[in-house]
Amino acid sequence: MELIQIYQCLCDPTRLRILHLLAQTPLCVCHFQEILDEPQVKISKHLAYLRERGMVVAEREQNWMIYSLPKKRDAELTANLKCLQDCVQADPVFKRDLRMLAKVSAKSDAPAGALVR
Amino acid sequence: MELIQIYQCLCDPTRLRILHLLAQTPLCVCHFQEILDEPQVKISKHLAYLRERGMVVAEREQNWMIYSLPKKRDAELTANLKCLQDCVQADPVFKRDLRMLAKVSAKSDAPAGALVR
DNA sequence: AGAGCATATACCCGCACAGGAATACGTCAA
DNA sequence: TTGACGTATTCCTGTGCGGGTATATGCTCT
Repeated sequence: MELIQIYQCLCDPTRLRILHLLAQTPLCVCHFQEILDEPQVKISKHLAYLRERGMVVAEREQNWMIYSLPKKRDAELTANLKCLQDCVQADPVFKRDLRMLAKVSAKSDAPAGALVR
Repeated sequence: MELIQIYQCLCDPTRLRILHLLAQTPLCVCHFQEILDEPQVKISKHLAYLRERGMVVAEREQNWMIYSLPKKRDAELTANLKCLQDCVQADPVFKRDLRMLAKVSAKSDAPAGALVR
């Protein structure tokens, strides 16, 4: 019953914010640090948690690790990510994250693989 | 951020099965015991967990406690319950639960408030 | 080789929760 | 009132996770 794993990934606020951002674009760890305003350890550990459960994939690009949603997603993951997007529309925290993403994206001192639009 | 609470409720297999069943019909604790084949304590504690977080409501009918989904559900809960239903269609455990529900329902030694169709 | 950057891991603590055993509570019937 | 039944709660144990500090790893440039 791997649906459980999906819900386990979704039941932490930081991970929710991470997944919400990844639904927009691939990002590297330092982007998350800046957008979420959380310490590096915290981000990194939540990403490891998500990676171990196949919710995100990571790819190294020089110094940076680019995280993204897996290209091949099974139905459960797809459905739940969509549901998350729907639920989150009005929430100030998530809206703020999107604004911060735009700001970071504008600076564009990013590795080539991240922040693709 | 109460979305989190929803996901926290969904991240246990027993609770998933309970909610899936309640999406069909109100049920009392002894029904869950029989359908899920789990001890009374376990069922009761998971129901308490769900109740504290507003995912289910309980109503006493003589000796029995009838559990059901709240009539008034906010958008997040509705969306996620629907998503759960979709994700669960093919899963053998959940399909088996539905068959057991039908069986229990057929016996119909149930309190009037539960097993309404 | 060394420094500097980006990221990951190890170790620690505290807490919440899953699960079981035993017991308490609420309701009804005799 | 007593007993039976359905359900809830208390107490206990083990485990997993969130968070922080410190340190390790990997890559790049000099």
